Amino acid sequence: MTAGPARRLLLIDDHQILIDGILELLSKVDEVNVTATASSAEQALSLISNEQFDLVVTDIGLPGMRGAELIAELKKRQPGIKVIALSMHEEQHIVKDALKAGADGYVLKKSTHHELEEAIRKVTKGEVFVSAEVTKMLIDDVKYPSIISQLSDREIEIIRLIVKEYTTKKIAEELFISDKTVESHKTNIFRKTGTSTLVGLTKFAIAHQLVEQSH
Amino acid sequence: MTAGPARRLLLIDDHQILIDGILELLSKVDEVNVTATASSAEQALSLISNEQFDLVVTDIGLPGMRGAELIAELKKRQPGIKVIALSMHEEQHIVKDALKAGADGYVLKKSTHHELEEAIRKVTKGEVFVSAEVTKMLIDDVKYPSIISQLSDREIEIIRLIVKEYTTKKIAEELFISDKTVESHKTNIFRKTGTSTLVGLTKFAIAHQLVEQSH
DNA sequence: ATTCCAGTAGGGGAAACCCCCTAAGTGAAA
DNA sequence: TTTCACTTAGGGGGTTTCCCCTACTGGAAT
Repeated sequence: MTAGPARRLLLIDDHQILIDGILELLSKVDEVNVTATASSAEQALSLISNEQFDLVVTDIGLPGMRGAELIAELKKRQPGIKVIALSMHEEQHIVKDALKAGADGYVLKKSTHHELEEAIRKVTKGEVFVSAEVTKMLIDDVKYPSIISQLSDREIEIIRLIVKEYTTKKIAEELFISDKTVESHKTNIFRKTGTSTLVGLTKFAIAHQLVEQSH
Repeated sequence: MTAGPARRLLLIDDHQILIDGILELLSKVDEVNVTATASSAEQALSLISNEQFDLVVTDIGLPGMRGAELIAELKKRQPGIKVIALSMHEEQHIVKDALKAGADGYVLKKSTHHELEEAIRKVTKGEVFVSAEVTKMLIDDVKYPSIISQLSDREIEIIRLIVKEYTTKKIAEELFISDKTVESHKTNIFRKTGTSTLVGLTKFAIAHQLVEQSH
């Protein structure tokens, strides 16, 4: 227990019970001192604008703001700050978005608290830490590139319009291109995604988070 | 603190960090004694087949088995057992499914641990407990019946086939009815759901959990 | 008894979808 | 420099969706 200076930690999660539990667990870790908690992105950003923190442990499934967005915003407001994402999601796109946004660690909620504590120790020392399952997923991602990465920007743009219930004609008008071009794109999209109907494509888009879940 | 006999509690959640935290919190509550934890439905059912418990606190968002199914199975294997659902979901259909399956309590993860403790106290005394937000939602449900309850069984059956990418003709064959009948149903479905395209209907069905999320 | 609704069925037609095929220009990558 | 992916565009055509309309049956509820 080489106690350095206690680190000011901000804990963000919309599940109060989880906050309650983690507070209890981290109270026994002397590397850190949880000085604040927040249950929403807004609250967190407001706190960080008025106070200095060394480390943030944040959920990335908060309602209202995408996790990556929150991380980027936290880093922007306090450039030196370390951020650990604490997430139930181990889907490629979510993890990748978080890391792209600048997360220094990614811990799954299904991990034990020991893993969270290890992440905190490593990240405060300037290292990065991700859960073993996440590492495996990242390797898989290299080995088996996701279908989405094969879609061009234009194709994704068109998928989004399709899922917004635009007809082919409307999409053509929106993008100032020919109906026939849109149809070409749709053909290519169907081929790449392994779908053949708009219903199937809609399910694909939702499953792969190409669109925001309405619900 | 009128300590009755300590109750044997089984805690089920696939997020180990949450289990770690709640264990810590509940260790201070003398009404209960957490004697086991499980991180999956299978593990929980296996435990409950070999051991007696008085109370179960369970997540209802476990992978593999629907929450309502798990609750029903727990009650079936130990009819007198009390079950508290601990969930992040406050959507009508999820709460209603849990209560229908026999849950004695429904606590949101965004509640504080005090609320969970209150639920445990009430439920062990034979009362029921649901979080305030859930109560409000249940009242709303009475005041504003959900769109889904306006759909007939046949209509829901057809929606499921549509989302499985069946064409009108295929649906007619599957159900041994005329294409025109299926079209009539579709017209009524569009009207009731406020949609007008298969894409919109697919989104509706996924958002309202009429179909299993593929992903 | 009568009203209401679910479920059934149909005619007809415009629009959209989905498929086959080809092809040209651009720009990046091998 | 040649290849490849992306984007653009077209001809032509069969299938499906989506819309209008009506209408019967049978059961459940008032």
